[in-house]
Amino acid sequence: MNQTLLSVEETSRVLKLLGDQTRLTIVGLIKDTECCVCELVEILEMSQPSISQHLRKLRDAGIVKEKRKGHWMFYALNEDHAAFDLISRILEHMPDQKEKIVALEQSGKRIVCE
Amino acid sequence: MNQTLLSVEETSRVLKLLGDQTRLTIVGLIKDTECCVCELVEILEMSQPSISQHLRKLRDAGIVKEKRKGHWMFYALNEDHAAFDLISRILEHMPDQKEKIVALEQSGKRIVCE
DNA sequence: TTTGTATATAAGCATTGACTTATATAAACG
DNA sequence: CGTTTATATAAGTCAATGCTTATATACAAA
Repeated sequence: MNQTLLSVEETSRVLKLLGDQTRLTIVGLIKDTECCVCELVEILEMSQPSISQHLRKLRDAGIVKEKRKGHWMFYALNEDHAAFDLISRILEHMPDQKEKIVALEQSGKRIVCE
Repeated sequence: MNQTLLSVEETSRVLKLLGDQTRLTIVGLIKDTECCVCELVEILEMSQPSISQHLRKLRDAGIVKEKRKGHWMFYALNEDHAAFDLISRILEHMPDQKEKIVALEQSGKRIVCE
């Protein structure tokens, strides 16, 4: 991991975005496996507009990137973002969200494309 | 540095507090040198009540600790806080705030006790 | 004990933020 | 095409936030 220095302003902007449980969980979920909106709706048990609005904030900040696959819009962490390393380190201090993905797969609700 | 795992909720609470430019700067300032309120007021060029209110939030969360020395109330990072390691790592990604302390010393406004 | 200095707290106000419901867009498929 | 499915956006509401001004507290020094 390389140590990118961010300004205080940039850092606080990123932390403010991650300082929300829903967004922080989303970022933890898509850390190493992209998810589409309906999967996040399912896992987080929140309304679709609410999830979409959180994703929009993350996307506007460049923290996540989106990719359409047919019906679905998949979101992933943007590894090119200046704060990617910071974000990765923050996630290291949190429990892995992987189990939630596994549970989704087991319930047969995981969206698989290609 | 030891890797303390925090819950998503705890993490987001800490990030929300640090997701404010004023508080993030304060935390960066007192990282390795405690400061009193009037020094922070001077450096951050903000009103005293405003600074006190930010400090209160940080203190209520246990992120900073306070110590009275005569007239002055000094604040320092609380190294016993569960998120101390996380906070330290976040600060590693930011420019050091040390210069601002040096500038304060040079302007003769640094408070020295004992 | 009065006065001054440092800090905390309270109250008020404007802004932001996260949800809701309703509607628009966009792709797939009959 | 029209319909269904997935997602985005818009508008409204309510709570939370960060400032301001005013005031209270706490200590020190005269």
